[in-house]
Amino acid sequence: MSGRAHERFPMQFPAEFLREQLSRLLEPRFGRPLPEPLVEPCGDPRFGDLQSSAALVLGRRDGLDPRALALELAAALGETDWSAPPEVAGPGFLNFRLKPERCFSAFAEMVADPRLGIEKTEEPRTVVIDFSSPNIAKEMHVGHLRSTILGESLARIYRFAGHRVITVNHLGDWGTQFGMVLLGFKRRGEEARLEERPLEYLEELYQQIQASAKEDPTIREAAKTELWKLQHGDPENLALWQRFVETSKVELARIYEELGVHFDFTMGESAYRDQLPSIVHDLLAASIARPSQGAVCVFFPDDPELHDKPFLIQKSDGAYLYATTDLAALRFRVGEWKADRILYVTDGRQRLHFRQLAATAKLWGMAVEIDHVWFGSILGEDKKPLKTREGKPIKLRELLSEAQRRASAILAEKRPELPEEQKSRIARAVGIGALKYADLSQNRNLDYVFRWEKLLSFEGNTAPYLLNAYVRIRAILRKAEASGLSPTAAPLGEPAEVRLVKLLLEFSPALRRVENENRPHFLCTYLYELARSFHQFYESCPVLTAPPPLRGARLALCRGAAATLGAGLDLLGIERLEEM
RNA sequence: GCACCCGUAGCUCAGGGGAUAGAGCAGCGGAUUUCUAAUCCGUUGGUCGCAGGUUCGAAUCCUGCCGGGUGCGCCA
Repeated sequence: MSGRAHERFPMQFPAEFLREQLSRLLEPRFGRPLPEPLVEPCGDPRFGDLQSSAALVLGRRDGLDPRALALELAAALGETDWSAPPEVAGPGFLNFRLKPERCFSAFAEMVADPRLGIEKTEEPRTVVIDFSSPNIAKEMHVGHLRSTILGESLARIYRFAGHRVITVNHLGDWGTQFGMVLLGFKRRGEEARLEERPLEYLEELYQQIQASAKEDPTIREAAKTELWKLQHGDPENLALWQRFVETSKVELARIYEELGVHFDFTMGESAYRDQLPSIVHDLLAASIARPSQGAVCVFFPDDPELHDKPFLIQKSDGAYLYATTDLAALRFRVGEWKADRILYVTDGRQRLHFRQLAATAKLWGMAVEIDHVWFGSILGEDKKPLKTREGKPIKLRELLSEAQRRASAILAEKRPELPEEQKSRIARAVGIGALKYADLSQNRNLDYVFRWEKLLSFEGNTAPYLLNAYVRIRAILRKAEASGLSPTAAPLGEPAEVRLVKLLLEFSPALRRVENENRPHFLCTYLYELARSFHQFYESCPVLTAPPPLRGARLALCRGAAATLGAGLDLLGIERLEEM
């Protein structure tokens, strides 16, 4: 043994390898901006595994015959470690076929690594992810689902990539609604109900006061007085508010636990209330903000999109706004947490707000990257966003229990022999997993109409489908272990086997795509393909009853598939199951 | 009025310069003495909103139009 630390060579995946080979060939001749992506999976498997259209793009750029260029590249590249000599097809595609043996050896390397051959990033950054952010004193409803689930998944993905992730729940705990709630509670507050279900109760109080204020204007005034007292440090109101916040947090924590969602910090808007004057003061002093029509605004004259859209940070009556609080939170996160990057996971309707926030941060000289990870609204049957006011939005906890109820019903039919306790555990994982996956698997920018059947579907591209594949693999692996069988390296030749191996090698690029665009649905699409490929393998290739050298190799394949599928489910925030 | 998002199979959605546009659900027909059938195999179904343009190549990029949605200084 040498005295040096064990040197690890990063594992290489086929697309990366061919990409390097090609750029080594192309760069000296065509210069730096090479077409992207240089190498991509073949659209049609009949053409091969990977393809490059570099000759087409570069040929056009430099006025060369693309086909001749492709032939030239193919000859220069020839056979490689990973691939047979490339074929030239159509107008100038380069098609690559991977050598199965090379895929198998890479696969063996991948399975042996707990991280499945995926390196941690060489440039770890501190990434703050701001998500969920419900209002205190209001029930969580379906509208909060997307932010909560997307944020949690992104947090897991960035952590896995090797970044320092800080998740934060920026609670709406300091708004004008507290005037109403304080008044309501003082008039007819019921301790027991506040303890029992604070969110539901406080929301009810709010609505009652709101309704009676319509008929009796003095009530609105009374509420304003309560708010004023709260904001000016009245001990009684402050203490009551404190209780509202604390009891609400307890109830929220129950929901987050059920969802398997974790926050490093729960820091509501109230945490920044003392800093708001200084934010306005500092921005004024730096001439970033200026008074306008009695209020204080930041203007962006040099930004073509924002030049006519001022960012209002103080109202003419002296009160502060959402923008002010967000700026204070931003300053805190950059100053105290050393955030390099902040992801805000919210509704698409707030895009202007976050563009303005980012533009202000830039004027302020903050070296932080701000990404608004926005998503579309959940609509009602009438195609209008589900509103809290009129109509009744579906409460999140109702959605969660309905998800489990539906899973239980199926389970009672399929696995009557299981003990109740286990059935309810499985129903929970399946139901909530389905709910999460329904949101995660779709392009987040799209609006969608809320439908129980859609969110709680258990067939096709759904969490139960992935879980089913995972459970099947685990059953095989458990039985193998019980019989003392272990995975071995041996050649595999069935089409279903080869397809599965090649697909397993695409986990890493799939994750990269998720990171590039903050779109977990790319991972879902990949995992669905993987589960499908496994099911096909499962139908056509018996594992435990296969003859010895083959059996070991298939077991290895099962191990790799289980590890990858399992890792993918973890990254989505969906609980794995041994049985279902 | 201006800006942004969306429009793909009956329904829900992938694909966002690349080859003959894919899945699921629904429909139709099959597969179970076999490792979990919440599965698999086969099949029906398309003017990618419309019209131009750019390109060797457009569902994808540009322009215009139609339809739906959202935002645009004192809410969050």
